[in-house]
Amino acid sequence: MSILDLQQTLREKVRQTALEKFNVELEQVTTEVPPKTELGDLAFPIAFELAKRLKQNPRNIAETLKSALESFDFVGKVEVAGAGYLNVFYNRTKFLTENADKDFFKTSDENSPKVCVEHTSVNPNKAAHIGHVRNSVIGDTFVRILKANGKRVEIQNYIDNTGVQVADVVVGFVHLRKLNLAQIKELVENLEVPFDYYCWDLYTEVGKFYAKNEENKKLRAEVLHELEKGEGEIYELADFVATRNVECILRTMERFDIRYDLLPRESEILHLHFWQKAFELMKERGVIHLETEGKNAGCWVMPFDSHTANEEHEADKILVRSNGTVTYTGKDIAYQMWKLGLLGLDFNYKLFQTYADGKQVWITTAEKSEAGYIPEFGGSETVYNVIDTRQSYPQEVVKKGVATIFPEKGEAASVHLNYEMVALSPAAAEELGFQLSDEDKKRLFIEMSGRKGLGVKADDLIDRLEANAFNEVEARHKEISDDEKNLIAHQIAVGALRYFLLKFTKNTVVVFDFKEALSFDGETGVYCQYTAVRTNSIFRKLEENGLATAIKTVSDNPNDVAEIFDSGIGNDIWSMVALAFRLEETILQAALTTEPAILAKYNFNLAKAFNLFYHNHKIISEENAVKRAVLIVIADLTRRALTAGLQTMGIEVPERM
RNA sequence: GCGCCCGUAGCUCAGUGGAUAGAGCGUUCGGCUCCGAACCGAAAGGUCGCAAGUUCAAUUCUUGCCGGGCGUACCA
Repeated sequence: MSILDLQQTLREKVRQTALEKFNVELEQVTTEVPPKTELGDLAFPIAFELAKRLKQNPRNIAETLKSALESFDFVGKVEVAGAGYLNVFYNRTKFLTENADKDFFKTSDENSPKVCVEHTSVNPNKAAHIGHVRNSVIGDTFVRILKANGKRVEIQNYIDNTGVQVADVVVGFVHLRKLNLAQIKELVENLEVPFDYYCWDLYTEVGKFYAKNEENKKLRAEVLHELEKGEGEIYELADFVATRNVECILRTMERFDIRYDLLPRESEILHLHFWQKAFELMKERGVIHLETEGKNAGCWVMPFDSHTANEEHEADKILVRSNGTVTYTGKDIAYQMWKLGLLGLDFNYKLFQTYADGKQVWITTAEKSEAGYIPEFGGSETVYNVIDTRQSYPQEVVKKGVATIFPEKGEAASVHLNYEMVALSPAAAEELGFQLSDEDKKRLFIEMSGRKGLGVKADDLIDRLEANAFNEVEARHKEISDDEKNLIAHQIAVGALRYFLLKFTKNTVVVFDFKEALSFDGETGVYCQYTAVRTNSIFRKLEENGLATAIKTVSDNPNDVAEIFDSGIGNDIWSMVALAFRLEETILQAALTTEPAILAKYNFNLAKAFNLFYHNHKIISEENAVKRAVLIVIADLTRRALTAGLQTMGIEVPERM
C-alpha cells in the first residue's frame, strides 16, 4: 500500500468515525506532516475543528478518534499530542518490508485523455535568452510532472513567424544589410557566429534604426503587410529567416533536454482560415461586436468588464483592428479553440526534424499534409499555456473568450501557467558590457530586452557552465577520457541551470546573478546530483546481489528490523524512509498546484537528509547483518527516489563527477 | 486611477490558520588513515513592512496604509 493510499484510507476512517461517534459530516479532512519524526508521520488537526462544533475538549475528541485509527495494521500507534493533535505513527517494519522494491512512478496511460502544454514559443528572430529558458524549463518540467502522474501529454511550441519581431529582423536584412534571399542563404553558409546570434545583433541594430527616425517604422508596416499576404519574395525571405531561427532555438533547447511534439505556426492560423472560423463563431454567439463610436470605432471588440476604463484606455479588448487586421490575441483565441478540439478545422502537417533517438517533431504547413503516417494533434482535454505573468491580461481574454463561446467546456480547460520574468541584477548587466544610467544602478533589477540586446544568451550560459564543470571534473578524475568528461560536464551544467531556474517559486522574479547561477555548492542541482552519484557508488562497492540479499534479510527478520526501528537510531533512519516515500505525493502536489519548485525543494531536502544519513551510518562496514540490510535498503530507496525526482526535473545523474 | 504580484535572518529565497518560523550564501569555529569533503557538524543572525479586524489560535485570512514590481496598446 502506498503512502497516498494509506493517507486516503486514514482520512476516510476519520470521516467515518466522526460521523458514527459525533454525528458530524466532515467535508474535508486535512492532514499535515508533524514537524519532527518523533511526533509521528501524519497529523490530523481535526479535533480542533470538531471541538468548536461540538463544544467539547479537543483532547477528548482526539482520544475517541485515536482508537479507530489504531485498529488499522499499517498504523503502528497513534498519540494525542499538544492541545489535541492526533499523530499517527506508521508501522515502520511493515512499511519497509512491503515497499522495499517499490516503483516510484505510475506508467503513462495511453488511453487517458490528452492534455496539452504549450511552452517556449520564442519569437523566431533571435537567440533564446535566460528568460526564455525559464519558460521552457518550467514547461518541460511540468510536462514531466504530468507524465509522472500518468497523464498523456502533447507538447506544443508556438511559432510566431509572421509577427512584429520577425518583421523587424527582416527589415534589418533587407534595408540595413541590403540582402536578398539568395544572399542571406550565402551568408548563412559563411557565418562565423550562429545564425541566431547574428540575428540578435541585427535586431538591436533595427531597434536603434527605428529610434533614430520614427519614419523608419513604416518599413516594418510594409514588411508586416507582405507577411500577411503569405507569398512573394519578402514572405519567403522571412520564412527562411524564421525557420533558421527555429532550428537554432530547438538546438539550444535540446541542450537542456527539452523537446516538442508540434510547432504550430501563426502563418497557418491565418492561411488555413482558423481566424475566420473563430470570428464567425464569436459573431454568431454575440461574444464580440463592431464598435461604431468612440476611441475604438471601427474595431471588433470583446467586452471585458473586470477591467475598468479610464481616459487613456477602454475596458474592451480589441480583436480586429479598424484596418481589418487581427490582433495576436484574436489569433490566440482561434488557436486555443483548436487546441481544445472546438474549432472544427485542422492544420496540415509535415515533419520538421527527427531527434537523434528517432523522436519526431512536426510543424504545421499551409500546403497539403505529408503522405504517410501523421500523428493526431490538438483536441486536448485541458490546455496549459506556459507564458509569463506580463501576459495575464490577454490570456484572461483568451480563456474568457473561449469559455463564452463554449460554456460547456468552461474556463477550467484553459490554464494560464504563469510565472514571473527573469531580470538582470545591475551588476550582471554591467558584466555583460552595458552602460547603466545612475537611475538604473539604483534599481533592484533591470528587465531584459531583446530589442536592446540586453540579456544573457542561453547558449553562452550553458557554455560557461560546461567549461566550469569540465575543470571541476578534470581536477577530480584525471584518468577518464575527454569524451566522458564532456558528457559529465554537460550533465552537471544542465543540472545546475535547470535547478537554478526551478528553485524559485513561479511568482518570484528571478534576479539573475552570475555568481549564483554558476554555483555548484549549497542548494544546487549539482549538490543533488553529487548525492545521487554517492549513493550509486555505495552499490558499486557492495558485493554482487548485495541489494537482493538485503531485501530478503529485511523481510525474513521483521522482529530484528522492528528492534532497530525501536532503538536509539530508529527515528533517525525512519525519517529517511518516510522522506523518500514522500516523492509520490510531492509530484502530485506539484501537478495540482502547477508549481515545479515544490519538487526542487523536495529533491534538495532528500539529498540533504541522505548526506546526513551517510555521515551518521557506515553502511558497507556495518557488522550487524540485519542492521546492514536495513541501511542498504534505505540507501537504495533514497537513490531511486532521488534519481526519479531529479529525472522529473530533467536532471540526469552522471556516472561519476 | 484600476487589476495582479511581492515585502520573512546581513544577502537570495522557502514556508504555514495551530507544536520551537526554515534553507542556501556570507561570517566564526570544528571535522577527510574512515562507503566520494561538489560533503558534514556547531555558533551567531528574526518586532515575518506598519496598523486595525475576524478567530480558542494570525507571519498565514480580511480591510486600510507604507514601500517595490508588472500589467492596464488598433505590441505580443
